[in-house]
Amino acid sequence: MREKKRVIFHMDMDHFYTAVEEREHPEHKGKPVVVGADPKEGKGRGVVSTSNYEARRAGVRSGIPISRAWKLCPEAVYLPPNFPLYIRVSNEIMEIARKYADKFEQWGIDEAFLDVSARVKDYAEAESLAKQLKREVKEKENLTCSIGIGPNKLIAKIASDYQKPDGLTIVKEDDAEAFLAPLPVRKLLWVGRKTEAKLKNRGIFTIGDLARYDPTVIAEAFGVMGTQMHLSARGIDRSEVETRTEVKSISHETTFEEDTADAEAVLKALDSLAAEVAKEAVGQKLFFKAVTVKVRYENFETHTRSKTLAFITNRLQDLQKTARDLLKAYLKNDRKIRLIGVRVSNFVKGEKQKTLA
DNA sequence: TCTGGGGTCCTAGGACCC
DNA sequence: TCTGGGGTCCTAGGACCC
Repeated sequence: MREKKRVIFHMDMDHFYTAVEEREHPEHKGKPVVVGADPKEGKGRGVVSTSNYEARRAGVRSGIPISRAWKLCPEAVYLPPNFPLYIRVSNEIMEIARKYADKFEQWGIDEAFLDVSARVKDYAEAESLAKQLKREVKEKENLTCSIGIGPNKLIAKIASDYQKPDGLTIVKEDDAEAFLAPLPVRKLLWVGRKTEAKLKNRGIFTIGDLARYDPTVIAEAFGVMGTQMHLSARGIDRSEVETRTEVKSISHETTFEEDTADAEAVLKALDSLAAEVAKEAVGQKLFFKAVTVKVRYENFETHTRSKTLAFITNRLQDLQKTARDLLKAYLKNDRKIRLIGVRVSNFVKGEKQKTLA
């Protein structure tokens, strides 16, 4: 039995945060723009969230330390992230894109997968549908996006990244393996820095190298992930475009301006993180059972401790007390702390609190 | 280079139950 | 006395995504 061939879009907004900032502040257009941590004349902590293409030309890319960005491009416009704005714009864009698909899956704040199989009869129709979507986003939001079209999510995602900004790349099923083969293995979804390094050790650099490698050896070395990885390298991905359902956890974390061993200050920060988390849980009518606290020491060593409560709750007092108890173990030594975080999970949705026996 | 903050999913050992 | 097998839940850590 043959399934109908699928046609999947991956839409990716171009340098989303800085693009939105340029739209709202046209005076920045044409200059390098960086959204991220406060650079503090090169002494700031934190990283670059997004940089526009002018800044990228100077070497300023997402994820690099903001202090390094400052050295590379001191003349850039540095802006703090305005998440409420980005979320509002994102919601509008997703609303537009959703109409084009039978199945829709938002991926992060500025990307989405669309299953348009039932709406197009061939790739030519798919291309004009994608152009229409790009045009509507440009007209209504004055923002550009790049779209990849392929027989599955994996190919579509890699295709959208192939030509940027304002790109449109089509990779048909028969061309998929040849399209992927020369690309670095890191382009595959789920192959990050660590996996890339392990693959390099085996002499695997490109997706083609991986596709030719003995799948049983890969499966043995990487487990379930390895099996999926080898299929990916051959352009095979059966995962469905599916609507993300309920949220599984809510968390907040913060990095101190300076590392500190001051227990009072750390507990105060913990309380206010807990307050933000509880407020969101209440806002979403979610009751949680598990609480996790995260600590990162000055040497970047990171630990988590969690506790599953005997009851469900979304009361601030319960969260603060549990978080404080969990954090205590980390305050006994005098080590300087860089970051703390609070997370709640194991949700039960409901209108009123239920106590489990 | 000196490394944010929001998430999801997987693994592995141990407790505990039948 | 020394010993199953299956299942679920909890905890901690880690990889990866944007």
